[in-house]
Amino acid sequence: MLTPAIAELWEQDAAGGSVRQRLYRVLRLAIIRMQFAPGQALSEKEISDAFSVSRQPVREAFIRLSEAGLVDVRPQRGTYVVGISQKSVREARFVREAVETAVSVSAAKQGLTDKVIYELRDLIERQVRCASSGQYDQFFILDEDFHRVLALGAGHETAWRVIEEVKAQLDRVRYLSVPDTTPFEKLVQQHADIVDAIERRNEDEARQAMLVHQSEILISLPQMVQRFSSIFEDTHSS
Amino acid sequence: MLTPAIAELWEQDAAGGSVRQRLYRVLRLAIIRMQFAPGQALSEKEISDAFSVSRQPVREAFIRLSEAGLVDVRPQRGTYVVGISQKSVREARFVREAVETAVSVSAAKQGLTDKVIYELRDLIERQVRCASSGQYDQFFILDEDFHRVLALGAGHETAWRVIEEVKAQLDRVRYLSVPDTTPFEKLVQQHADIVDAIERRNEDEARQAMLVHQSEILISLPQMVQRFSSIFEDTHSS
DNA sequence: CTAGTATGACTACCATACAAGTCATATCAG
DNA sequence: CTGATATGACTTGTATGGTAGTCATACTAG
Repeated sequence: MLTPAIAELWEQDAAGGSVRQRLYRVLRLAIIRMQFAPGQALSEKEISDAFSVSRQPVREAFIRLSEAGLVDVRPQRGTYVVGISQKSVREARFVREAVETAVSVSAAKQGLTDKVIYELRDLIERQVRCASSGQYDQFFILDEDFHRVLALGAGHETAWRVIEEVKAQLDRVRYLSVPDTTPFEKLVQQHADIVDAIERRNEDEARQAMLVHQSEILISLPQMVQRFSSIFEDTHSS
Repeated sequence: MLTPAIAELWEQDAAGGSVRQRLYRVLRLAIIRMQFAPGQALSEKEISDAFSVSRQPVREAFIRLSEAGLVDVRPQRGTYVVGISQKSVREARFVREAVETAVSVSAAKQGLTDKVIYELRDLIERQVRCASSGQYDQFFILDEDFHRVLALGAGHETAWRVIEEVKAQLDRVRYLSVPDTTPFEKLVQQHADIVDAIERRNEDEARQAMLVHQSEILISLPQMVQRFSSIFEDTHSS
């Protein structure tokens, strides 16, 4: 059950670090990009055979994935890709909003170096070009870059690690359907608003701008649930 | 290098779940309670011999600990307990403040069930008794219970998991010196203030009450750094 | 036909062996 | 005495065998 797309991920991966780390990166991406369906059973042996490695690093990658909330390891039963639910999406969004707004406020409070501001502006410019040419995958990468540069630029490495973890849950929904999500132009404008507020050192505006940005997914979520009711585990109004 | 205190942790552990999970719980507690000194070298073989288990579950527990930011696994070199620094404490506190205040606001916004409110009040009462009798260890447990019941009561399981992770970094500092931290009576009063604000459904007061509570460690931190300058990796004014 | 049971093909978990890299120390050449 | 080098005792990483548990299926007793 190894699609060519997944094999490609394995080949293209930089092979940095141990086999376990490489497996984790690849499997994580495969789950986020819906190459593995929610609820699908994985197996140490199956994966190890597919990638020609032993079961042990696969097992360790599974454990790491289970801690990231992407798979569910049931002893003596099997390992399953966790389902997507409105609850899980809302919970991940809740945590991300809390941390990202705090980062935004902190950045406005302490200020960012010219170098970081330049990087953020540059990323926004490239996002504009992506939006007009409709390069979805590239836009997602640049979006992640933006939030990472902002968090690390403000000196919040731990915060970024947390954001990265919960973000995986949200990205999975994003990959479900690009058209149903917010238009890229709107997202780019929100990025610009955030940087503007931070550069003006206005904490309240920085919080508000990030709050608006993080709330976008709440708007598109109901449509997604309707369109993909088969994917979402809880198809009922909350 | 296995102290009796650590062996006791191993014996007292409920032995629930796999060997790996049991090892993780015990080693995590041992690090938080400073049974393992910051910078100390651990070793898969040493631990496995000490607890009469094989290297594999120990190794997996190490990986989990490294993801929690408690140890640093350097391939082919060794595994070391990570040091304590002002930066790491401030970063962990930053994330915890962001998430806990969001939880507090959310609880005030949506309201809590009578059952949860009762549980919180009960925990506060027991904390009062602990404070007067000076039962340090028990107070720490009840404090963690309070924050867990609050987060889970508000339906934020993912948020609690994040809090639990970053809290470990902060607890390590707490265990350094109980007297230097905020008096228990003051902490209990802050807990009561939080519940009061939530029960009144006042979001702003709930945020403010949690903010004050989460800022306490910032007050005691400078004293801690002075008293334990040998423990902190960065002994210089920030 | 139904209920209970044995069977076999899975699963993750743990133990053990081997491989590969690091580093302190001892040894030896100059 | 000094410095380069080989050695051996470590370390974590990977591979593989065996154990115990789960579960669907087929079979058997009633």
